[in-house]
Amino acid sequence: MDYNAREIEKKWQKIWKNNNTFKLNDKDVKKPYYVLEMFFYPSGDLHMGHVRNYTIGDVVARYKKLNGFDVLHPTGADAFGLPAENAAIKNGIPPDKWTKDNIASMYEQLARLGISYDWDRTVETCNEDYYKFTQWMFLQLYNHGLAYKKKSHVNWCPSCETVLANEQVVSGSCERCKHEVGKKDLEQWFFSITEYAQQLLDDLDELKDWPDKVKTMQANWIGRSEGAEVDFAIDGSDKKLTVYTTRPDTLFGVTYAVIAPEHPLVTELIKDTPQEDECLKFIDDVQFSSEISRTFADTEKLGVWSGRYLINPINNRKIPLYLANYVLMNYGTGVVMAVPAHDQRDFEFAKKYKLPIEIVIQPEGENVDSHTLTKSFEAEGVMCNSGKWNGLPSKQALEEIIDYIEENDIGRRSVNFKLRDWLISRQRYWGAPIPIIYCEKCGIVPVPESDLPVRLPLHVPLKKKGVSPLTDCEDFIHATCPKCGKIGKREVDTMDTFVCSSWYFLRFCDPHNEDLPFSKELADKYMPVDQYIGGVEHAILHLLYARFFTKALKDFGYVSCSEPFKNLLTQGMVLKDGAKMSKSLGNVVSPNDIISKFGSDTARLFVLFAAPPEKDLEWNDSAVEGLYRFINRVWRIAENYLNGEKNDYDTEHDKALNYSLNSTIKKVTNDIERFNFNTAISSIMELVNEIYSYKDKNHNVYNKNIMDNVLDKLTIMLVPFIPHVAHELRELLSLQGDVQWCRYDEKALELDTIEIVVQINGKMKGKLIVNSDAESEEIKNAVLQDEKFKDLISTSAIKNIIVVPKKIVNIVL
RNA sequence: GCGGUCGUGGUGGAACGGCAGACACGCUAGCUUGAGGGGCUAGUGAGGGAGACCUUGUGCGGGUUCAAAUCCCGCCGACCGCACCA
Repeated sequence: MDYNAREIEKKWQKIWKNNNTFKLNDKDVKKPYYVLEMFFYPSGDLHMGHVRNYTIGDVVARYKKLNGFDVLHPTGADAFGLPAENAAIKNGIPPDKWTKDNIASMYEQLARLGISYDWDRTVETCNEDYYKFTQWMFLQLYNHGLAYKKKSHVNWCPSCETVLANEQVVSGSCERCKHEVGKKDLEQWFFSITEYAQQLLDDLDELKDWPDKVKTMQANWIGRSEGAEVDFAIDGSDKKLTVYTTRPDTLFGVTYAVIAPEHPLVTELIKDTPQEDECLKFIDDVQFSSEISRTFADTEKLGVWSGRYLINPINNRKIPLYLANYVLMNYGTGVVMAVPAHDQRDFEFAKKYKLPIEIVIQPEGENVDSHTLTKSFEAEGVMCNSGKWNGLPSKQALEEIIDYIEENDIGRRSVNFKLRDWLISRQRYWGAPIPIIYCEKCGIVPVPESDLPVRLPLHVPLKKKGVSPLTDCEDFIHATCPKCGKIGKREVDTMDTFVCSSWYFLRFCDPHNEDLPFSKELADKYMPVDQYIGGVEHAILHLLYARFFTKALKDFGYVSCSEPFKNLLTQGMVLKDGAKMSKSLGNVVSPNDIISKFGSDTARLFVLFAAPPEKDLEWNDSAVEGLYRFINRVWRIAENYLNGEKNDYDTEHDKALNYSLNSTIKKVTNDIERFNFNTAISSIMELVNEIYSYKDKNHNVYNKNIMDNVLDKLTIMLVPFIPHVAHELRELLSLQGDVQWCRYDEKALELDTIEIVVQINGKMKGKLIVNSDAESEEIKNAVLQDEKFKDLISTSAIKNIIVVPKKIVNIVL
């Protein structure tokens, strides 16, 4: 008979719920440990990725609790966002209802998995008592000058009918719906994340236990570069254009300049030149071609002469100014000095439009000719054609030239970042309203904190038309100006849901606070999160935004930590047939089906055992069954023992079993600490196998002293992985219910003799049993005198013998 | 192009520089059972041998070392991220 997973799991889940087993009372907390899995989007159904994420977190939470920590382990829902709105449009269910029903269902599924959450701390971002403080966050940023409204050229997803942040555009497509993203000129709200660019970059060094991959991705995204700005006078005008370059050492090699077609000065520059018509047509063409495809590296470089010249300030040379599609307006100054000899893009452009190529850096010990050049030379070298810097290493010249342009006031040292400010307004309904009122007299007026929340009205028609549905909501729009009392209009856009998720980990510290998003005292008690766990897909988006919020809140004085997540574990995906489970591929395995069939302990054990947490995991139906059989195998140990014959004679088998037990405890403890759950579980399996062979060898007679201890420790070790059955077994065996993690007995691990490996020329030739405290000389003699090895070695031929006590002997012939 | 991760049986995966393939799935044979499932026993990298054993083996090629899957260099391949960032 199989063990009754369904009944046991129900029973223990009820006990945990009724006893508030995982509730954390702030005042009792002495040794806090905060473990957090990324909260879920309430799509309605838990998928295997959730099961994996939350099971990993639960192992950590339960293990830390067993080790005496006061574990903060909360859950909640990232509940605003488009799917609710789309479902409403499609099925006529209000977003509010759709979301709340789904949240209830997902909480139920999580409880069914046996995750040890503190259910008194759940947080849902779509609730008034939460988004009130999301709006509060907006006001803090606004009051500190970090939130502003600006007209700009923004990403627009025509399918979602809203603007997107740069981070939400992946390879030119919408991160959510994969639709190609276009551009629009709109007045939008931004958060000044760029103010923190340097700090966000520098502090990555503090995050010792973050995966390098994530840190590198963030560093690349922030994209710091060092160089100089150089002012080029416009020929025949008293105006100038400033370029940004990381290669001031190539300044003498500038043979033309390029400006982005959307640069604000372009219209003025081309006006009344013979090129005006041609330029206007070019600008038109460029804007017609999709702005995103224009920025692909392999797009052909196109340009047209502007009819103007610039003056290179270093040598007063007159160079033509081109408009070109490969210049980005939103990086640097939108104007680039072109050095075809030393930049591949400029090289291609120069070849195409027959512009001069001038070499100013020679590779060490070579003399390259610009006419025979087939591609640009971008490495360091020796300066030439560069006035007084000729002959210097280019690296040194770079510094000296910056000094020179600063001294002569023709430029300055400069740092640039790829990171852009975070566009946070969305033209959608289901989100936190931006707490701003527009007054004809006072202009932009923030809603006073005391008037929060700005409530999201519940019954709003949700037709898509490219503007926020709130635009037509008369009750919502009308507001009195908090400053002058006249009639004003509310901002109708809502906030990006990533704003909501940028501070939720702080709310968990103090979820019922009505006056503040959280008290400083409680935030400082729990923050930073000791262990954060989630998918790598948030490497840039959520994890960067959350870091920004934490730093800003620290500067405002609301928290003491400057980083939100001390350790980060990015778990791999769950695959089936080599591909990510997805509805469109039809390879989805439903957690509910697996739990109904085998129970959640089996589901948990599988996702932990099948692969190390950070790697992708391939779903395997028969492996799942195998783990179900394993749990049954453990179950039968208890049954056999209860029905078996017991005595208290010590046999050699008892000693061996005790040794296995203690080495297993040691290994499992180390493995859990390092998140090697798969190997922790295999060691437990080995112990279970040992128990079976002990039973056979001891002819079904159990030494009570040994076995009671073995079963006590075995069931404790199982608690983090398969908590329901572990607790049930403890009850069955009349073991204590309130448990602590087990320690191993160092003495039990001490052996009289040990096996050492004997190698000849590094190849394993056999083994030898020696006293465990044997020293090198003793071991060496033992090997040389052993019959087995005598034949293989002629003593005279021995060149060297390496002895590593307790491990290995290598005889070099 | 740049950056990162990684290449080990039929499969998932183990191996502080020290016995390669732990543990598991699958498969093969046998026992148990009315059958199926389950349970139990043995085997399972490749090649050779009746056999204890021998040879070989961690993508490929070099190197360091008494000793390399592990460290270093060069290729090849896979996956992920960024991508005209001047």
